[in-house]
Amino acid sequence: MKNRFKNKFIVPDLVLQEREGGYDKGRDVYEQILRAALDLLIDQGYRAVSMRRVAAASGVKLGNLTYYFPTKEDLVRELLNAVISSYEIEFDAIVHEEDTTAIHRLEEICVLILEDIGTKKTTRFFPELWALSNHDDFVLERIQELYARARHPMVRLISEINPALSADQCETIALFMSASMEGMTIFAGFEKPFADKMPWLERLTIKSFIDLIVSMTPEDLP
Amino acid sequence: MKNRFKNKFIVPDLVLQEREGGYDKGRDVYEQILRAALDLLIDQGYRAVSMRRVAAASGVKLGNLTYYFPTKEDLVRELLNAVISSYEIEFDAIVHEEDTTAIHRLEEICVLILEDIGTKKTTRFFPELWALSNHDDFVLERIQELYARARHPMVRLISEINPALSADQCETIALFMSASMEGMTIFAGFEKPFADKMPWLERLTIKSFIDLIVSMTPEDLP
DNA sequence: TTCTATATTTGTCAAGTGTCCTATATTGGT
DNA sequence: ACCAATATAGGACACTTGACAAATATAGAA
Repeated sequence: MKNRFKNKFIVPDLVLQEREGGYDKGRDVYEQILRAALDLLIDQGYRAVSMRRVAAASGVKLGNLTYYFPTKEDLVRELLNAVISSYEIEFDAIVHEEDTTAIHRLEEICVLILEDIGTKKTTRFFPELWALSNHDDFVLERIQELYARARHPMVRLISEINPALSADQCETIALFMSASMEGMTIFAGFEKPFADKMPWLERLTIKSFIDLIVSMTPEDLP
Repeated sequence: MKNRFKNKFIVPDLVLQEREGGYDKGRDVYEQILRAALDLLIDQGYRAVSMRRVAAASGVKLGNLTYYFPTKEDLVRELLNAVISSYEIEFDAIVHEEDTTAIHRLEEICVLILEDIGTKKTTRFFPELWALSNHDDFVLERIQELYARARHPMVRLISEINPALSADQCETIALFMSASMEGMTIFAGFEKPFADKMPWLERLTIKSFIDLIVSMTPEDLP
């Protein structure tokens, strides 16, 4: 419970990979640009992310923006990478907690994910990604890589809770869990019509997941 | 099982509301335009839906397109309405089947939804809607109206399976089920990385849903 | 200070966008 | 065949978009 809030404050919205050369000011402007682009994406959607708007929102001239990001594709790719990386760091941090029972830890992970779904950033950012991933293979692969890393700790805990299950079976269950939770973005995400029902959806989710894992027999899945 | 395929062939992609006046040819062109716009949306995403592209794809001159749809907003609204209506008709058809047990009918509904998620049209169209709904209240209300009608038959069956549950509890469970299934679009939808795992996700889904409904006690939810 | 790598500005380009307007053609009932 | 309602075509407008180029300014190590 404490860890949830700890992560919330530690993990930044953007994680930028270190650049090769360049001055300090250059790196600041670089980050400023990505932050402005993210705000634009969250507040007004992908349609609003144009080179000129990003330039204006970040207080940078258009010509200077194209110096850091020669093409819009560069800008978008770096932005998605930076944002997705922040989630990956969040999930990787979960793996290194070994204090309680497997069931309790799995519950914590689900709570963490579902609480995050209620966030403005997550509610707005991911549907945009899902739409983009339908026509952009880079986005598709990058987002699936994120989900794969999110499932990783789940798979381990599922196997620990029900050791009779094979690795493939655990993977399928984790996939099912991840998909189930992501779907709630549209209904109970930030400012969505059922946002107030999220606490009960969390209880339903956890109860249903735990019941599924413990009652699952190797014959139910290949 | 037979009904699933029956619906697949009967329900058209577009359901247009009847117009007031106009010649026959006008109605044909009207439908042609919406169909071209839908194809564009599905194959290339919302960014590709411009007035000129729709005009070209439907073999209509730009000036004529603005005769039928004076503004792009008109075109998009009519398109979404026409597509969403087709899904509503599909779900309403389910309500009028009273041949087997409640559990079996609920299973059939879930199979129908999950099979539909594997469709190219659904996999491509809905993420686009979800993204749009974040910044367009019309889209948000229209899509939530669709989901409400999709939950309707579920709520009745849930209540029939477990009569101890209150109406609100049944609503929450149906919401949970709908969200869970929608989430699988991103993972196991058309040409998605886990599309081949959909059959097992269906089995997991159904088992988990039925177990949840029958094992749920009124104390688990308010 | 000097000087090179880095950063910033200003301007321009062709292409695409939504919307509007006017003239012309076609439909289908009388 | 007539003719009003409907449909189609073509062009224009103001605006945005991504990309590029050349000139200038700044940083920071030597």
